[in-house]
Amino acid sequence: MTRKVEDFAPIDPKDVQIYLCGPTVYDRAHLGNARPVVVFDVLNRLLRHVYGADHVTYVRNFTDVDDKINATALARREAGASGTLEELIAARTEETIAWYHADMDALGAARPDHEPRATAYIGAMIKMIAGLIAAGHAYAKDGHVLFRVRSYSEYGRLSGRSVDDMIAGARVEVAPYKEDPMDFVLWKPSDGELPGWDSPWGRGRPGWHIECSAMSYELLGDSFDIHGGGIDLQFPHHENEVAQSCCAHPTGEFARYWVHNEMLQVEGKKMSKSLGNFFTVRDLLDQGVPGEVIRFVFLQTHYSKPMDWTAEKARQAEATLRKWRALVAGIEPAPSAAPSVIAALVDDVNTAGAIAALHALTDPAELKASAALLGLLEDGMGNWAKGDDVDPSALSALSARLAALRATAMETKDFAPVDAMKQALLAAGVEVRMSKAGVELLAGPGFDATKLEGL
RNA sequence: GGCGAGUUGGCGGAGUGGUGACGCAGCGGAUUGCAAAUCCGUGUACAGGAGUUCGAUUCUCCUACUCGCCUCCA
Repeated sequence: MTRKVEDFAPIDPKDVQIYLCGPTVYDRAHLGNARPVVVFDVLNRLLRHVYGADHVTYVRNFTDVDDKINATALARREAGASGTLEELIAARTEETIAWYHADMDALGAARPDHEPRATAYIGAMIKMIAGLIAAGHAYAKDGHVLFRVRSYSEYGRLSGRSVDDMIAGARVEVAPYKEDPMDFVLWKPSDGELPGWDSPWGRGRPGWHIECSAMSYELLGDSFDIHGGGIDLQFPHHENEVAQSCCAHPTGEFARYWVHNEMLQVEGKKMSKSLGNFFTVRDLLDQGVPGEVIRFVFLQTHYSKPMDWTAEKARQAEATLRKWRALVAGIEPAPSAAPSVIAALVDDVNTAGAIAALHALTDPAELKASAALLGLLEDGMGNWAKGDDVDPSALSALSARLAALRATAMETKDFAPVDAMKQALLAAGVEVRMSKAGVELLAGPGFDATKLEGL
């Protein structure tokens, strides 16, 4: 809350509680959506390392009340899909959640302990809103309920703004039902075409901000340790959460520490559909970029700095991971991570510093144990680096032939046949190593088995 | 207009008030039939200006530039 890096001290070391704002489940997660997930995954691993695996509670919500979901469902119905609107919405959210899980799993991000859905907490939200009205922090008007921003003197503290400055910016929505232009919606009416729930203010649906306040309260209580998300959520989303929660539960502190990650760029530019550089995690995975590589690229940049996704970084990350994977293959991890790596992570989750420390390690067992804190070099994620779609006998047969050719060439001094075969192997993405000891063939990054046919 | 983040060698990036990490690429050498891989060696980088200091890339201020938020957005 101080907008500075602070030493972390949990409320209860036996139960450290962290909450990450999860996705609105209307479509595939884009690359930027994955950044806070990876950041929190490392934070989660670190906290479990420090406080014990059973002493951390990680909550990440699914926002499944949203007009974009409604719009998708409506579009599907108009396209002839059968079922009620509610069923179509449910189908869309279920589908998106399954995608999300698959994509984040591919990045090696452990699932949170709780993944609450907004639709399951409508009652809690209504209760909270009613409490805010009773306390004078909110008011109902024309089927809407609005939070009275001027009733919370601390408003703007989290994001470093003042209400008056923001009014001066004059970009806030003016609506007849608002007492003050800064007031924001807690509840809004739904017409027959939109999902809605009965409430004391009529049939409607919650505003976006209230869900995290209600769910974190139900699952973690009125005070918890760390809350996070993208920096773009800092205002207004998180500022509003703070206001709601602190006014609804005056004895609590809501979140005591905040972790906001900076935005993601692609090749130096903001990722946007209009620039044509917009892509999802699944797009990258489908292109053959391993999840572990994506993760490594993310962790090379500190979470508080803008991160630039480039093809060159992905290439370098892949090369580094291949090297390390070869180093730790078949090695049992050391009992604990290297102190240098832990020290980096403990310093404001300095993942880039941790990777730097990883480069300095010489003991493979220690490298493996240390990388695990970052979710790297883990056994379940390494299949991409093995080239396991290669038939080893095919390569060994080829290497025997190449060795024979070479032996002949040594005699005749005519190396043309050897070079021809070598070129063909290189073209197929095979790494060719010839030394006095013999010939060794390895499937390289761009290995293509079909090109081996005819050799 | 308001608020904020950033600017380190060809690229990525760590870190520090005082002997200039590390990775990739490059270059030189060893090795090799040639390569690859490997090994050895190699680079007077800290946006600009002013200030504090014995000394600043590291602290303070100013300027420039880049980026983001203020509206759905991670």
